[in-house]
Amino acid sequence: MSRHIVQMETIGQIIRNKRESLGLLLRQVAASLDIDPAILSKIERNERRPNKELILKLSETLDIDKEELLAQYISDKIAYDIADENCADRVLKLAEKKVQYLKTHSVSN
Amino acid sequence: MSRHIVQMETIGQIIRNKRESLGLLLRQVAASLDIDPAILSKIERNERRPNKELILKLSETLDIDKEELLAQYISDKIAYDIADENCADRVLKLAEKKVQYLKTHSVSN
DNA sequence: TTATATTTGACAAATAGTGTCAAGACATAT
DNA sequence: ATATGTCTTGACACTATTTGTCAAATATAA
Repeated sequence: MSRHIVQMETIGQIIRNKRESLGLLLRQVAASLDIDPAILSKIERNERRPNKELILKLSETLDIDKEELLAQYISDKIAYDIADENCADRVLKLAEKKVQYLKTHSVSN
Repeated sequence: MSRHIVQMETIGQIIRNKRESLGLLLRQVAASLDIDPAILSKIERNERRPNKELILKLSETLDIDKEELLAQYISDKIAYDIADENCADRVLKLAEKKVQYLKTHSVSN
């Protein structure tokens, strides 16, 4: 079984690449997001994790597909949670089942 | 495609079932875990989430398979993270890739 | 140099997690 | 009824983590 991992683009890289391709400065994007440029700088270098609200704003400001960026964001968090576990596969299988369960048994309160 | 979801046992239920099947009181188990019985009560009713250290202690005290309980614990956290997302499947696929990536590119600092 | 952009670190503020405790609820026995 | 034992509930404090602010340091370009 051959494994092809070319490169794993981090969420910070995705954001920085898009910002630079649009020719925008940190302070310009930061102003649009209503945050300090220092925070955005750290996010782009993966020194700080963006929260969900920021992800949504970023997808709008930088015209990145919202679902794409959200998926990156959440999977990042998950990978971080289970990175040091030796039962990651099992955990993900279980999580899948639980998500299915929560979907079909969605509580509406 | 038929789907069979009998019942999804929560981590709290697992713990309470095991404790009761052993005929132990909250205060007995709590003493062994070195926590207040109130905390254990809340954990068993899924009102409070146990941390990893407690999971390990619980698996010993109640003789529950450590890997099993850990997997339940982490998958709970993950399911909670992505429960309200409509791209849960995509996220889990991505997370799987990232975990693989982190495993094969483990940083040692 | 000067000007602009980014990075870095120290710190404060806000939020979330955790532990402690006592009163309330509930069942059972006397 | 009271007494006893177990469990539950909520208020509160303490700690840790996350998030935000700011200014100094660094880098880059003209």
